[in-house]
Amino acid sequence: MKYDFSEIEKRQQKLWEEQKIFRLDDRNAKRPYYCLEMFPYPSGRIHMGHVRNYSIGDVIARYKKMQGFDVLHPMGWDAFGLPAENAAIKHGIHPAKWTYENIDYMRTQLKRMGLSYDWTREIATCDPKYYKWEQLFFIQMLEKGLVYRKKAKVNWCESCQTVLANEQVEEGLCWRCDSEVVERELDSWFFKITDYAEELLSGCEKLKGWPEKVLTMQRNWIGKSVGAEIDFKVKGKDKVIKVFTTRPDTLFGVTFMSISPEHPLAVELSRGTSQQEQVKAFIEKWKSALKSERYGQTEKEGVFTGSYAVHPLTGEEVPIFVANFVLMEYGTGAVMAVPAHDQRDFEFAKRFNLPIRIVIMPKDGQLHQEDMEEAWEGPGVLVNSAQFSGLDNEEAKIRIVELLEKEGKGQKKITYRLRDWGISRQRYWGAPIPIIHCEQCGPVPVPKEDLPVELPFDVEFDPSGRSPLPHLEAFWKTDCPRCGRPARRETDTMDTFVESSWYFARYICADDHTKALDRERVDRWLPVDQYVGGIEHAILHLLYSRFFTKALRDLGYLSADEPFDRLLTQGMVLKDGAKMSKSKGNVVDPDTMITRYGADTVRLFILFAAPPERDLEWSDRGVEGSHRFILRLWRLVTDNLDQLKPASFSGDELRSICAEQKNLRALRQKTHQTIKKVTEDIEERYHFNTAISAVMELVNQISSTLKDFQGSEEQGFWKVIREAIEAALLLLSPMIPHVTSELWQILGHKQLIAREPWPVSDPDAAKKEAVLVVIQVKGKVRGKIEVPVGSSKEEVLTLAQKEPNVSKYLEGKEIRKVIYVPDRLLNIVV
RNA sequence: GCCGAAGUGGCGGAAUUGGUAGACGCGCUAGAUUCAGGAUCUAGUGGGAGUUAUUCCCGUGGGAGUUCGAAUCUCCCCUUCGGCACCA
Repeated sequence: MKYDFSEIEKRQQKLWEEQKIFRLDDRNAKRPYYCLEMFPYPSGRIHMGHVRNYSIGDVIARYKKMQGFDVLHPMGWDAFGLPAENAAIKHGIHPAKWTYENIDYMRTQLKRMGLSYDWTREIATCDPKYYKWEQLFFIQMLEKGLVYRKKAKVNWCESCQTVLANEQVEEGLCWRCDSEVVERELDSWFFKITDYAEELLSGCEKLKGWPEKVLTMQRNWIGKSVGAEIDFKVKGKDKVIKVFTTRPDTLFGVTFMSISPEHPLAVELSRGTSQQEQVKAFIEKWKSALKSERYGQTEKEGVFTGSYAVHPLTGEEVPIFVANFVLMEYGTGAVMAVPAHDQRDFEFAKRFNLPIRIVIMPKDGQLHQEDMEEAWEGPGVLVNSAQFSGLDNEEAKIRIVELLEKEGKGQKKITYRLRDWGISRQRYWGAPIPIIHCEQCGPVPVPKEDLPVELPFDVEFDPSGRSPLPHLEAFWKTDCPRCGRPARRETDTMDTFVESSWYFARYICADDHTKALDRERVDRWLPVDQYVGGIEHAILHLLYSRFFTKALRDLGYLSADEPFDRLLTQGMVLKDGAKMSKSKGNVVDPDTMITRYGADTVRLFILFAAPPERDLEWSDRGVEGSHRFILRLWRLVTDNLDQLKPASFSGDELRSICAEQKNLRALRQKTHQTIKKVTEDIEERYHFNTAISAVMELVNQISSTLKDFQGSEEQGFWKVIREAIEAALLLLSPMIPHVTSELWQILGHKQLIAREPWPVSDPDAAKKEAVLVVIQVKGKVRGKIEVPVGSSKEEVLTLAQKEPNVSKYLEGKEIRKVIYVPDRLLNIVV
């Protein structure tokens, strides 16, 4: 019988569809398990990264189903975004047409892979039936104070003609097109993610099933700093400059102050002083520098403002500088400078010849102002700090802030690096922001009964990339819902990350178009038990989804605190050591591979070549190896079908057969050891590569046993073989579902293999009778002897001493110590 | 600079708790078989030495240490990758 994978895969997929085996009745689920992979952007074709992502998720989903869980395993499309619009401009295709055609094509591709999705739950985020709810959330979040509008400096990408979130700017460049990001003042809508900064941070502790790497990245991104805000008066002016510091213990070491070139007082402080022109010039120069040029520039530059700040405790006057390294976005845009204990201040002080005053003395060793080469940022005891001298610096932090609070000159303060999430995008292909701007009433939310605000279809695309919406009167011209006067509809659309921040909840009740989320249904399934996706979303998507889940919880839509209980971040698929990309010309097309070898082979290779979290090197030879293995499996069944078919078995039968025949006992032992090993590898570690190699070993042993018993017609023998083969098929069925399903039928089973329960290892059958114990002398291997399981130290030692190669090393020496690891190793120390 | 991960044959990788390093697969070598096949089967395959069926030495990026015993634990160093990057 020929292994015609193309026919087999088509036939099996048709069977699964006809029998609706992956359709889930979520309301009647007794053991819910939600397995989810990150949904794709419908770019046109799936790539190997998708194949890997969805193969991994499919193994988990199918495995859990066989374990008896009711598995929710949906798929959909992250369908808004720039490429659709670019295609429209370039090829004159409407973004909607482009997107839906891509979806149709990619759906076919995914179906060819034989993935166990419940396709009835499919969603596309560009569907008004989807984004309608998102617009509703926006309005409700606005009512709750979680959405606000402000004129803000935004990151603007000229090439993409849109605003980017902080998270989408990488080293001053656009994350998508790598072109220079410039600053612009724009009225924009923001989600108040900072309201959840503390919960997003502390929640990391509870995410036990997330990779530590991702949690670290999230923590760094949130960037919590505990410290104090301290008020410095400006000498001779009725002004106060607030600074933020994490080191209030160094307050007595302040010898100057630095403020950002963007600080509102920067120009004012120099007004009327001799420094006025210099300050102006400095700020101009700084502003004209490109954002990417500012990155990596560590040279400290600055200019004296001509003004002085008054130290809140000593009354000392210290000069105020405008300095290039002070960020306006963080803290207050002004810092108290303590050159002795902050490296940046130290460098600045050296450059401008400013005094360095030591106020923290390290426990061992002395610091001397004259010969310091770098700042001392470590702990120590306070010196030169009035009544606080002699205190440990951690203690001093508390005491000094207490005093400042008492005198009304400062207070404890916690600062986060996390910024609010700007979501306004000046693009067409996104969900419209449901707002109407009225000259009288200001921005007014679209009445809920008028939702969705649908994206108009008939638009002209501007080759520059500018959104057509502001020029489309039919879209923007409207009346104010509050006062009825003529008004203008908001023409910005939402960041596409908004759609992907809650899609996992929508799948659960995708059939219900009367409400956004059915709380009862959603609560049964969230959080997602297992989420699988690429590491590139470690910050953006995952942080936004966590925020959205908390916001939706607080709006009463659901109860979960976190969206994803366990997270598996798969590595990249590489070719020749580099990520596959068109420009490098090292792309391997999944379709080509599936046509050539079948979906099972491609799935098997990609699961076998590396553990999921590691990068995977694509190898054409490796694919052939995987194909050969499936062929071997195929022949193992089909070449022996006459004997295998009638060889139905029961556990009791097998036990009595194996009691008499040692070789068969060994095979059955291997069968049950393999079941145990594969179950553990999948359940505990998701190490499919070792799970597959374990089944390969089993298959190898089946083959060699067959050879040993060549031509045997004995019934008992074939029963043991059949048990082993069936175990191999069941264990492999989540990974190579088509061929195992076909072989299962060929063996005469009426029920589809996907409906079979996962095999259970019989501990008695798996138990070894004898083990190979390694004999070491002084830690060096000198022999191996076979002993019955559970042999005592003495028994093994007696046998070991009889081994010629062991006794050779013991001769004339005194045994000092014998270490015995039961059933593994005996080490004789002489 | 800081944080994190990793470094094992010609290659992908295994060794789950400190206990036979190199499972499984690729590749390679030799032989068999068929040459229509991306074939199949058998044996071998870390390096070195040897009295070549049973042996010894070396070997998990480098160096030290703990231990009867270290790829695994500790310290120092090197390399690669990823993240953050003047965060006060």
